Amino acid sequence: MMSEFNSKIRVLLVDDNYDHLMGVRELINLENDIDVVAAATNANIALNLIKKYQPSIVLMDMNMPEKDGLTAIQEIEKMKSNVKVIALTAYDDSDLIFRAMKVGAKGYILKTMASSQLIRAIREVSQGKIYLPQGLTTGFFEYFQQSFKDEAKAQTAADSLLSELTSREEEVLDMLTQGHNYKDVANLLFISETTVKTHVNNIFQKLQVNDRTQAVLYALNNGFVSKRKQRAAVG
Amino acid sequence: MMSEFNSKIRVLLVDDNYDHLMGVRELINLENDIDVVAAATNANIALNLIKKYQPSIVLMDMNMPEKDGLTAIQEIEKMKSNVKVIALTAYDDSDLIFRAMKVGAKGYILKTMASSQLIRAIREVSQGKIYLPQGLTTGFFEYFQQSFKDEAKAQTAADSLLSELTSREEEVLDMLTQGHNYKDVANLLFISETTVKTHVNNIFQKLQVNDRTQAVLYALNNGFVSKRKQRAAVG
DNA sequence: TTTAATCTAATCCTTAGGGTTTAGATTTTG
DNA sequence: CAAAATCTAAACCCTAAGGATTAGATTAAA
Repeated sequence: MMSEFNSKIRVLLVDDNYDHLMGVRELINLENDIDVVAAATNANIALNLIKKYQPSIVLMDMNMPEKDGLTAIQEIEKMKSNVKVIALTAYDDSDLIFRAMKVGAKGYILKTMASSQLIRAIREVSQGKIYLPQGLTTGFFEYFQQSFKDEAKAQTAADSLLSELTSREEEVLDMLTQGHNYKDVANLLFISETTVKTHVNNIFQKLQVNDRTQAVLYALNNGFVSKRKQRAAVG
Repeated sequence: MMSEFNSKIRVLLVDDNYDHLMGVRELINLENDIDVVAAATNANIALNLIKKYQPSIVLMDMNMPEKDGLTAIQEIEKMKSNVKVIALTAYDDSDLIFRAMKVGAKGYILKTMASSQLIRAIREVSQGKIYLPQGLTTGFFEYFQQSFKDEAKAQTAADSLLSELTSREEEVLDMLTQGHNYKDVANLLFISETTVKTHVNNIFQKLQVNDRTQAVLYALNNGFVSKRKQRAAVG
């Protein structure tokens, strides 16, 4: 797979199960382009070993007592080494996969999968690719898309109220969502403060809220910001 | 691939380029398990054809004048048919891929890819899977992870100020981010209104803001909400 | 061309919100 | 145990914010 003259892929294993740790070690060492340079049975040790051995790949078990894999990945990402983490679990949990990828995992595989999958994942990830087995990819995307559906729904439903605002009222609300008080808004829009108040009161009526904070919250929770950013992106 | 006795995969093509439309049509019709049941050169026509022909797959060009592919996908998803959309573009744009998947595309391929990829995508997506070619998957995830990095950064940076809040102050701020006024907060926390004011003033000092709205905005923009939800999820 | 909507603004009023100080009771921490 | 932090709450002040009405000027729609 890789010339002997090139450096081998350096792997660090993290798993609280010692037997599994040793099993994977044996398995990987069968490959002549991959080396297991260290192993840890908990996340804190792993963090230190990463500094010491500078592996290119970390195989991280997600299900561990004390510090869980997810937190560990986050901390690894923070330490700005260019080590790439592949997450490992026993079961297929879309939410966990989603969160692992979110915090920066470069791959995700199940312990139940064939060892060839693991080896392949290590090789691909070490080349800078992302590796997710077919089945997990689908699970991930279902979760991914679901997490945006609520957002989209909120926007559509809320349009009924936000769409009642006039363009001037939108401008005023926009200012409010930036934390400006009435005097500021008046100055920024070159109108009097009483006019601002009139607009704001109309906004309250239309959005069915009682105060500035509620209006801002309504705007933020119902896609008003994205609307604004959309305009900004266009212009 | 599929028994003749089963119904064929019904595909609708959408592309403003007529030549490309016909090319793909010929290509797909070579497969005996897939049928092109209709074709449209713009998104609006496509929406009507979906209702009429009820395809199982839509091949949607992203780059079209008038109504673009992204908007079209959103509208298709809204109409609650169980048609699955595969997005098509000429170039590899991670942002576009991300947004297409976000609004519900079940697959994404480039026009420059081998036809076998397209056929494979159609078959897999029609089976309920998500199909992204290897290279695009990596691009997607890079974009995906990047989009969360800013969020994470904001949280860490802001922790310096939010972390100065006492637990009671956090509770009060929490109430404020739900749109409650001081009287409400007092009732909800079983303390006097003046106590609430004291807490709020301390919050203002610590967050370096001037009013309630700004405090709420600060909280929302700096990961305070997720912190709250985190606790809720644990308990 | 009227009618309706929008943007502007004033006046008047009331209260909620914001600022400061002081202080007792409780809890945490060195 | 003593010191520090936290939670509680009062009294005081003052202005910004919220509510209502009225109305002129401009603009869009019937």
